[in-house]
Amino acid sequence: MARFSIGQVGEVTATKVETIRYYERIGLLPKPDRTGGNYRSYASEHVDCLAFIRRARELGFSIEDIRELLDLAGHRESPCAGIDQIAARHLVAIEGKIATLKRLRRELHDTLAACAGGRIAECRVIQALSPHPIARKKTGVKSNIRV
Amino acid sequence: MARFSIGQVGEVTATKVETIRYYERIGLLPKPDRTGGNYRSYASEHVDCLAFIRRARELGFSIEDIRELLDLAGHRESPCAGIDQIAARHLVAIEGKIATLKRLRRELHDTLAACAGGRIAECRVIQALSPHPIARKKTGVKSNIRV
DNA sequence: CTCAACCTTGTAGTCACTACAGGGTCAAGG
DNA sequence: CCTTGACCCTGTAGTGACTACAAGGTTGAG
Repeated sequence: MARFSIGQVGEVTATKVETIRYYERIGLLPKPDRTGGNYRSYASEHVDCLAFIRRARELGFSIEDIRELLDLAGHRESPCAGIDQIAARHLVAIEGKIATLKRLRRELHDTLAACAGGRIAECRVIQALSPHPIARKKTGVKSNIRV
Repeated sequence: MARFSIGQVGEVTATKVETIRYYERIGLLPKPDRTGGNYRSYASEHVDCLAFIRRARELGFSIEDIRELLDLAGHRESPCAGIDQIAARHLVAIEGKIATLKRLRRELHDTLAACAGGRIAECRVIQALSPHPIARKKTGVKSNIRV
């Protein structure tokens, strides 16, 4: 059986050595055997598992999602509804992030387009960030502390 | 002059009390006066400053960006090119994130659509995540996952 | 034997908060 | 006067997913 050092596994999976140790520490990646010199010695299943983790991370799944996915993936005869549910949930989250970022992009773009590039006193960007009195008007909060 | 407690400032600016103290600790928000009982006592300039910070955070600017923006905003007669540059840089970053997320969305959507919902052994989602031997040969590609 | 490249553990830093613990202050009600 | 409860104080530690050392041990080539 082929055996791999942590550095080799990192190179093959494009993962930093520290990250691999981190995944082991949090119990995401199984502990490998050790050599006589106390080096980690990985089998190809470890490499496969790490590749799975990295691929899922690339797709934006959280560590906890991946923990669940790995657990479910082990039961090859079970229905894959659980897997699909996690993926669908993640898809919804991604869509929410896209929507939020698009709103930000539009707002920032419009603000920048309006700025003529004069002095800061007239800068539209600053104005867009500064509190207009309207925004704070009529809050009903009264000062009641003494100095 | 009206004076405000930290709780009032938090209510007006929709900011948690802990967050206001955090901004003060990192030097983003000026230190307010204190009352006899050692309570923070804020003037309206503080409220304006905090509102600026919160608005900028809503638009996704980093704390360091905001530090710079606040510094620049103080010089009302200087040209606003520096401000615009920060905003433009941020706009580019947002566009990059949108592009990344759109790629993820497509990939996840296609994968989910292909899954017939049978057993995990045939699950397309798992297959999309599992390492194909060929995909792992000699790719020097590094991905910064942060999404 | 030396040297560099690799490996080990452990700790602390990142970002922008958030959540306590363990106490102090203050105004209102009894 | 005393109590109650809302508010405030400081300080520390936790979040997610790593990343970056420090200080030392192992290995293989020359």
